[in-house]
Amino acid sequence: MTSRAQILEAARRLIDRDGWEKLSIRRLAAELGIGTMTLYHHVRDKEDLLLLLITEYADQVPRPDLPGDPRDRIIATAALVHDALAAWPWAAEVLTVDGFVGRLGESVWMVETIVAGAIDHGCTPEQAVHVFRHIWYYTVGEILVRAHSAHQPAEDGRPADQAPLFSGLDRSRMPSLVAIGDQWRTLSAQDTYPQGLRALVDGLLAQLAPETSRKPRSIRS
Amino acid sequence: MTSRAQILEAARRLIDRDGWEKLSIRRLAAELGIGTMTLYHHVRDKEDLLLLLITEYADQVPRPDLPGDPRDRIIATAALVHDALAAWPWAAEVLTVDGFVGRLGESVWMVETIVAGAIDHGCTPEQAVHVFRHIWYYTVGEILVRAHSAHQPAEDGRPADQAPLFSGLDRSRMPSLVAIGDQWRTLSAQDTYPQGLRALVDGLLAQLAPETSRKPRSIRS
DNA sequence: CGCACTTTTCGTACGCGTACTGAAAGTACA
DNA sequence: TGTACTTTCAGTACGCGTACGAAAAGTGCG
Repeated sequence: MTSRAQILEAARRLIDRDGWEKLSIRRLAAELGIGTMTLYHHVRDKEDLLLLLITEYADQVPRPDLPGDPRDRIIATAALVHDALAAWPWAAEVLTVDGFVGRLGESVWMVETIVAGAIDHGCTPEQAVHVFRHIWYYTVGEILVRAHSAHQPAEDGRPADQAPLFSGLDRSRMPSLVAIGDQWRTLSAQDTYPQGLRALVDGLLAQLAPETSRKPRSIRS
Repeated sequence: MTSRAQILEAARRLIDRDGWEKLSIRRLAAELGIGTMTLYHHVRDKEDLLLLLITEYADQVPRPDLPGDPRDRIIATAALVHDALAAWPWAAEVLTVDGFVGRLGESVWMVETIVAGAIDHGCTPEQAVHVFRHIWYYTVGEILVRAHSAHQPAEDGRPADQAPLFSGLDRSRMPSLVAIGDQWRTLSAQDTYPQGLRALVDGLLAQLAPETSRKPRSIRS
């Protein structure tokens, strides 16, 4: 009787030993000493397996004391989850698996905190979910793009076909922007997530609850 | 002598005939009447192949007349590209391929227009790329999350393990938000991209060029 | 107990992407 | 012409995820 917990434990063991790229259903089954297809009775998919692993991880994100101001609390929460995902080397790979995206909502705490923060700020519950969803859009995209940028090779030489980002830019038409690719790479090296996140949240709250969000920040529902 | 163009043409033919899920290197080689591995001389990867296909598509997005106001132009451009990607049934699949994310920058026109718009609005070139990048984050995330939501099954019955979004929510702790999953699904059915995009752009521009962005919209560099 | 039914296990097989190897064809120069 | 080198092609093989179906083990009931 192989349990889900044992499977996850074995998976973590395999990953720690050989790296996550080598994690495969077949190897995992071998590690557990069971037949390959037996695994499919405890786990629907390989995707499902990864989902379980990352959900477990996301639920372990520490929950420090958060700022009292609702808006700051929202931002701090999202930033915390973002940082956890960005630090998790498999996150981007798993996020890109179709069917997973959007499910990190199961990391209950993040949903709770962000939605509650938006309500505290004066949003209706519907608007609060709306806010959460947009934050989630932005977070997913940022992590994926960041992960991609991190995997880009060193950009030395190597012509034509496999050229990196923005190689297709028609430089003659945009002479003032020839450095755009470099700027992109510079940004890749920086942690710009918090700024964009704050811009997004500010913009959303201004749309949804203009009167409240205009005031300095003394209100605190 | 099999050329890149012939390969892409054959790929499109295959996709039109059998659907894109059935596109494989082996089948494509067969369609072309060449050996499987020969394909790898014209295309680095399967990923590379998909990249070529979608870049081709993205470059065909029509370029209508855009609003004169820089901010509106930025938003209209991003929305146009977003809609094109959202309408392209393979887009989400391809976007999730690690290594592609971030490369749609090769759809030159979008980059040009957004960056130029931000500069028109008063940003420095560096800030303009910054703006573009954040828009791109948001767009990628939105498309992926949307694509996932679209693939979700009908939500009828089916307990415990494979339950859909937010099933993990601890409802006893958040009794006022039991409907959060439904709200999420409601949002999935709506096109909320433009609102979030506008919120993001407004927020970013307010951060970067506060004095300009505060004024109604008469300036037009 | 026997018997029916469900759950759990696993062997086999398919198609996949692609690493590796080496043959074939094209090209340049003596 | 022959010879050396480069480009293009293909066969074979590996490990992968997983569909399918058969076997085995567990369970309830007469």
